Amino acid sequence: MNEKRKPRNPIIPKNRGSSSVTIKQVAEKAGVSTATISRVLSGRGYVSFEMRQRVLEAVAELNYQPDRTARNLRRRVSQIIGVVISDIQNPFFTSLIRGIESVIEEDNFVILLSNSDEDPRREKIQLNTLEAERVSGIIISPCRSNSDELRKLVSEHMPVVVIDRTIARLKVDAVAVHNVQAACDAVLHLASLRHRRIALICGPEWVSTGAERRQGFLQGMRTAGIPILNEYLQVGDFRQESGYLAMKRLLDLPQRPTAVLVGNNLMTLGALQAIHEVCVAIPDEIAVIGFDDMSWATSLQPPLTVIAQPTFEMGVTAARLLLDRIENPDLPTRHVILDTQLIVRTSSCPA
Amino acid sequence: MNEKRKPRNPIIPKNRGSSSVTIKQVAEKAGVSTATISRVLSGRGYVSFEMRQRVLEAVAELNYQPDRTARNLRRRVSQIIGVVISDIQNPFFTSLIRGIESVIEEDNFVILLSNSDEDPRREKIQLNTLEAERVSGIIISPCRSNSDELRKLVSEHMPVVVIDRTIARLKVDAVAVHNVQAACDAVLHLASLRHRRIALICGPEWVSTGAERRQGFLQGMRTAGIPILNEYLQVGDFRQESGYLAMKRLLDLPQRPTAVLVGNNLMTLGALQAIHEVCVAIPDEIAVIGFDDMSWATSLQPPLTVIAQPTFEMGVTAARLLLDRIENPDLPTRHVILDTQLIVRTSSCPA
DNA sequence: GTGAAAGCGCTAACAA
DNA sequence: TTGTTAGCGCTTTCAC
Repeated sequence: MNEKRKPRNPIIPKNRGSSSVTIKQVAEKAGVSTATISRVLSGRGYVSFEMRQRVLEAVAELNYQPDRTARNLRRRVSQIIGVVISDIQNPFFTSLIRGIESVIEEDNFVILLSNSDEDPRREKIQLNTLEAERVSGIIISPCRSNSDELRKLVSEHMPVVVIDRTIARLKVDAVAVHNVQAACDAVLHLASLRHRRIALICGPEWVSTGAERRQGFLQGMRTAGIPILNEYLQVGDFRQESGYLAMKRLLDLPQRPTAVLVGNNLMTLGALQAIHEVCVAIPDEIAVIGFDDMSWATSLQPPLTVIAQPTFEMGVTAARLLLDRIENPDLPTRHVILDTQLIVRTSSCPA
Repeated sequence: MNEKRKPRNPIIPKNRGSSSVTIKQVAEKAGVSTATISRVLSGRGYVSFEMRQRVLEAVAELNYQPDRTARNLRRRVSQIIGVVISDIQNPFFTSLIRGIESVIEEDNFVILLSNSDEDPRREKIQLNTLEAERVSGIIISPCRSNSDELRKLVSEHMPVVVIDRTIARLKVDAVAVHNVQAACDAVLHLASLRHRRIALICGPEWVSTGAERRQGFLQGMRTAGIPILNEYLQVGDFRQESGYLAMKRLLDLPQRPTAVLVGNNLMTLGALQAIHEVCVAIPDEIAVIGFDDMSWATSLQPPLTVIAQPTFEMGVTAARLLLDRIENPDLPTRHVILDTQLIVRTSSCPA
């Protein structure tokens, strides 16, 4: 893993020259100063009506588009939002991205996307890069519930919104869902179906959603008066493979659970795979509830009961919080906690 | 749709000042010129060993990281790769992105992501923005098989790689799969299972993959000596909903097909939904083959026969082609066409 | 309300 | 091999 890559020269893109029009050419054409052009296009400062007209004409005629790198340097900030997520392959996160995108594109921002792959080292590097690109803000789903790098950025007044997962003891805008409650409700739903042997496949506890969903599970079990068995508490890493392995362990138990709650979408798929492999019937022999709805949940075998999260809405909210903070850095910190929804389908039925 | 948004002021990020170290401070600390710092960090030009040492020490001590916006302006190009895809929600494309990312991160590039949403107008704007950001190259899955904007960029020597879909009569690096052959093989597979009433749900013909897969379908039918019925040729837009509607139309036919080939993954999910809705049995009453494998294809009801595409590999290849071209703009144009693989699962069986 | 001019932080040509 | 210096294209004081 630690071997050096073949030591080839770093690729540094070639200067392709500037085939494009500059603000100077527009100024010349319109017979005004570059300052006026800038004022017209940025909408700041006073420009008379006729000046504005003349400028806009020249801009249109030359098909001028301001060089964003020059603007970025001068303004000391770019029109870029950095988005750091922990797994781009997970539809949950891509839905967040869509939500984010739908908001920021109205303001002419673009997304610089990084995939931390649940690796704090990568995450740190990516945050540094985003800072060096002078992004105007960052939306991140952090891979640990603690991050010195993030703390540093926030202390340097980088606008940051934490999404899906939270960071302990850090004053930062955040968007999340009621994980504890959601998991608790799911357990109570299972309990109401007379399930007593309920298992959990949850995420790692160093991720807030992992810890919270576990907590909700335990709370639900206590409320339902069901004793908790250690061997029914399995931990995965949010990836499909780990869900598969965890489910295998559960199925190998002398006394199998009759129901299982799975802590995210990909692990649920893995769990289903394991269950199908040994031909255990869902929901007759084992009931399954997963976190996150998916557009194909109804086409699964069988249609899956899920705790749906408002993913798109979460992205939208995070983007709004971020733009607000970019506009007004002194806003008080805001946490938006959204509700989940238990959608009961075939995979959970009376034991 | 065309209504004006509330006319609020554009959000322009505030100059957050520079809490960060500049090259000047490093130069001072190390007692050398800024040019030397630049040379050491970029690896270009000659620097003596001891100089390099001194510089690296100062860099480490001050925790200096070059401002990429300033570098971008001066170099007249950024270390950013623009990626324009047509649907970020589609796992096919996110897998491409992962592949791209895995290659370019080694060279310290980052991804500026845009989602064209199959809309040429959006695509055009996004390409303009990428140009204004002076990205060093673009990987795009174009939403039409023709694009003046792309033509313009290529003629201005912007490194471009077209992925998944192709552009007619444009000399540009490309990565794709053997769509015609793949669709043809799928049809022959169905024919070998004695299916004669085979339907197609394909994408729009203004997208190359839509056209090619349709062509492959027709070719397969001819080869198998099966007459082609117009009502068995349905067109969707690559989204789930359209697959659902197309399948509904097929199921409403007086003479239903006994097999259907679907032109991409999301439409396949829609088709499954429609089939389940009317309780038609797969594969007994209708066999289904979809394009693109998905990690959850085995958990679908029933496990899905698919034409698997090497998605990650496609992303990797595209990124390599792009970096090559960035390094060496005069390379001849290259087209890499990868093979698909028909994975037979339960959803296709003897009629 | 408009223009002149000074940089943003870095790189690269040119000099030494 | 190293330093000096002139910008990259834009925005933003500061004068007028």
